[in-house]
Amino acid sequence: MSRVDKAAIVRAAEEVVREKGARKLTLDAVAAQCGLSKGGLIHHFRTKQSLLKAMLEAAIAREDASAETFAAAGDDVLASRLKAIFELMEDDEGLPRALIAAVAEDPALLEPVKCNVIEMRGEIDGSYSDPELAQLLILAAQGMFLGRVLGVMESEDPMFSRLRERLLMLSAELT
Amino acid sequence: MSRVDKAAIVRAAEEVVREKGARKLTLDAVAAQCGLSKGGLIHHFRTKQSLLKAMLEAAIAREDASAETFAAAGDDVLASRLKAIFELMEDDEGLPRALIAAVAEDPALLEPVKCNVIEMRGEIDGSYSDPELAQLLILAAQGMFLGRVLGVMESEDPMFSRLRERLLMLSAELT
DNA sequence: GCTAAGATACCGACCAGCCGGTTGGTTTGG
DNA sequence: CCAAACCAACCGGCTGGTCGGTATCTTAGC
Repeated sequence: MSRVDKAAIVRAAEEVVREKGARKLTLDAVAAQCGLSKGGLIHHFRTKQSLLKAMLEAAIAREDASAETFAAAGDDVLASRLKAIFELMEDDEGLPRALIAAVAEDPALLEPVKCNVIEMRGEIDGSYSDPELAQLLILAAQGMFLGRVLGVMESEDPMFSRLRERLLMLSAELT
Repeated sequence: MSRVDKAAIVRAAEEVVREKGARKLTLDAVAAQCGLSKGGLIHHFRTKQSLLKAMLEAAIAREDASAETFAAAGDDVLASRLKAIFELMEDDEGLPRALIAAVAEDPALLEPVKCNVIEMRGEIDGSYSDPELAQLLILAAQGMFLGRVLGVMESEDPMFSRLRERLLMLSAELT
């Protein structure tokens, strides 16, 4: 069938963004990263936009799956969402990088991200007696995410884990 | 002396990013926006990077000045920082756009932003009995900022102002 | 089980447009 | 007259996407 599949290409693209930066996310670079010619790459993704879209969708899917896992293990909505965001920050592949690339390229690509955030917001809004505070906890986690993307926040920083624990504690009090 | 000054060029650049997106922030576009030839523009900013740097510095200066104003009016460190972030979100010129452009172009340009965030963190860390919670409030505000940049958060949204008020309330309890 | 035919995966040379930056000149203010 | 401000044509490299072709697989019919 195919020696490389779309998922492998998306991983290669993430790798390129991580190594060279969003501006260097070029079709040639991605092709080279996954041992393909540009023609071969274009065969799978007809335009660069479609590749970016796939990157974002893959990242979102990963985050959703992660939250799902925590939920299945007994965490409530808020806690599982928080943990999912933290997990996303730990392995610095995927969404952060894809996000940067997408924003740089074309804001319209953010639509799926936007949908995801709104969905999450709705999920939480109905489930807690103090939905505003719940939202703020999520926002704080996303703020940490931003810090991570900008390179301000190190996940090895002791402050990082302290804030993480604190957020989880606060979420537990909310139930 | 000069018919256009650097500040005017920076404003023009912000305008371009807002209208056309970060990827379209081109020297020609900026030049056209402020009624200058590319040569004339290059005369003021020898490279595109230096223009981006100026954009970021201008934005940071605006935010600092804003916080300063609130502090002078009697707000404590945390409250004035929070209010400054909110003010930054209201008029959607400047930092958000510059930030996007910079990240797209070259992560190294984020250094001043990074410094600013770290400085703010230090400022707050020493001033409150529960510094972690104070940090979380700042992070929540920054999370809202991220939402704004991604187009998820509308400043007209009633939820927005509710969260805003709530954050300020929480900060008041911290003193 | 073999083969012809069609589809799918892939290659690599090529192109056209864009964009940052250069250069050599002209205008303008002092 | 000088320096700073500005212009406009130009260049060279990069990059997204095209194109015509080859290799590898799938499938139908015998």
